[in-house]
Amino acid sequence: MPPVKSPAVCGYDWTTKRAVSNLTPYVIRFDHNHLSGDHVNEAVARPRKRLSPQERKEEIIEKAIEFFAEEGFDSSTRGLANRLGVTQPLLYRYFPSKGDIVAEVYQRVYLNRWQEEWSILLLDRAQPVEVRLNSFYTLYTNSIFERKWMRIYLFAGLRGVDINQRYMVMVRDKILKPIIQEVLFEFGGKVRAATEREIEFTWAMHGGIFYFGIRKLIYDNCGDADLKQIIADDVAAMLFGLKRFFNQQI
Amino acid sequence: MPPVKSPAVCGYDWTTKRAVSNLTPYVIRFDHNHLSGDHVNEAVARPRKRLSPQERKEEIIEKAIEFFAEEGFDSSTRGLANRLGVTQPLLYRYFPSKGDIVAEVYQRVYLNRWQEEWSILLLDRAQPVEVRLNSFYTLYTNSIFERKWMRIYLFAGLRGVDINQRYMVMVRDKILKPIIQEVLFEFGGKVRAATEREIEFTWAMHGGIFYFGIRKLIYDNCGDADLKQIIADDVAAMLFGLKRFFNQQI
DNA sequence: GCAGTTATTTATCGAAAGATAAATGATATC
DNA sequence: GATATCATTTATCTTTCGATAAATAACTGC
Repeated sequence: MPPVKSPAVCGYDWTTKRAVSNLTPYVIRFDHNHLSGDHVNEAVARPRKRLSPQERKEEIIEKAIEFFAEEGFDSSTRGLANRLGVTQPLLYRYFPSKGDIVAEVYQRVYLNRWQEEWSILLLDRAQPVEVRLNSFYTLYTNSIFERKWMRIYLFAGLRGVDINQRYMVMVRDKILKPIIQEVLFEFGGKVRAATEREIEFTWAMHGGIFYFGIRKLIYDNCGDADLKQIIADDVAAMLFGLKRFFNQQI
Repeated sequence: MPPVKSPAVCGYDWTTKRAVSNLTPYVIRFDHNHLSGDHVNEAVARPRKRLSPQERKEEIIEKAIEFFAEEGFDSSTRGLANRLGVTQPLLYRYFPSKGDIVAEVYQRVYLNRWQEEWSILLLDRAQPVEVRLNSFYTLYTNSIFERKWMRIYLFAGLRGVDINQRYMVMVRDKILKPIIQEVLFEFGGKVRAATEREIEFTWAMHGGIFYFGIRKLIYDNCGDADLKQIIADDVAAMLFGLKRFFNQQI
C-alpha cells in the first residue's frame, strides 16, 4: 500500500521522494548523526524494525507528544528519534519539517478533548446544578489533569500558538456561560445573558481548579490533596458568588 | 577600578582572563558572528560604547530578563547581544556561561519580590480582614502581574527550576496561612492551625486570581476586565468558603 | 527463493549555537 | 600628546541542529 499522494496533510510523495504538507515551509540543509548519549546499552545492534507507514507515523506522533511535553518544543529531532529507537532522518520521511510534527502534536493534544456528553451533563436539569458541577469537574479534570497535556498547554501558551486562544473561547462558551445560565435558572429565576462580571468570576473559580492542576502536574507542589474535596469546595464558592450576584440584581 | 576577583559570584579574573562563577560549568569551544537580522538600520556603524563593568553587567541582566521572558531560555546569546547592541563574545566577559546569565535572571526575577509591608498589612487587625485582603491582592497583583515576571515564572516552572518550589512555599507560608489565621480570628473565634482542606481551598481562590494574570499576560485572553472587581468578588468567595469551614467545625 | 518495493539507515551539508583567543580602540593618567 | 589600561570587537573553533541524498535491508508477491 503506497503512501498517500498530494491531498494528505502530511504524506510522502513517491514521485518527488519528498514528504509533503500544507504548512509554511522553511528550507535549510544537512547534519551529523551521532547522538551524544552513552551507547553502552545499545552495543547490541538491534534489528531494523519495519512498520507500516500508518503505524510508524502514529508512533512518531505519540512519542512526540511525550517528548515535547517533557523537553519543550525547542528540543531536537534527534532526541525524539532516539526516544523512538529510530534514526533522525526517518522522521523526515513522514513529516516535511519539525514544524509539521509540532503542529500535529498541537492538533492531537487540543482536538477532540472536549466530550459532548459533558455538555449534556451540564445542561441536565433533572439534577441539581451543584451535583452537575461536581460531576462535570470530576470528569473534566480527569481528562485534562495529565502531565503531558498540561505541559503542552503551557508551552503552547508561551509560544503564542493560536490554538490556545481557540481553546479558551471553548472554555468560555462551553463551560463558563452554560454554568452561569444553569445557576441562573435554578437560583435566579429569570433568563438573561451572563454579564462580564459573572463570567470573570466564574473564570476565577474555574481557574482555581485549573491552577491546582498546574501546581500538581507542573510544579509538583501538592501532597496528597483530595481533588474531589477541592472541587466540591470550589463549586460551593462558585455557587455562592453567582447567587450573590443574582441577589444584587446586577 | 579593576573587576572583582575570586569571591564574586560572577566576575572577571584579570590574571587568567576568564569570567568566573560558582556555577557548574560545561566546557565547549568556538563560532560565527553574523546575525541573520536585517542590517538595514545599522548600516551607519555606531560608535563603540564603553561602559563601566558595573553598568554593563547591570544592563546585560536587565535586557536578559526581557529577552528570555519573551523568547524563552533556549534563545541564543547572539539574540541577547543583538538586543543589547553589543557583540556576543562581550557577554562572556561578564558571565562564564549562558547558564550563569540565566541563573542571574532567576535570582533577579524571584528574589526580593516579596515586600515585608504586605505581611504587616495582612496582619493589621485594626482593619476588617476583607478590607485587608482587597488591599493586599491589589498590591500583590500590581507587583506580579507583569508580563516578563509571569512568563519567566512559567518558563522556570516548566524547566523544573527549584527556585519555583521555594516561591510556592513562600506563598503558602506568607500569604495563605496568614489569611486563614486572620479570617479564623475575625470569624471563627478560636485559635488553631490551618487545616489542609482550608489551605487547599485558599490556594484555589488565590489561584483564581493568579490564573487571571496568566490569561491576561500569557494568553492575552481577557478584554478590559476590572481587576479590582475581580479581586473583590474572589475575596468574598474566599471569605465565604473559609467561614463555611469554621461553622462546620472541621 | 528471487525480484521489486519501500521502510530504514548511513553519510553528509550548511546554519546556528555556545564559547575562546587575539586584535582593537575608547578612556584616564601622566 | 604619549602611554597604559581594559571594555569591546573581530575572527574562529566545536558541537548541535534541521534537513537531504544515497545506500541498505526488510517485507511482498510471484
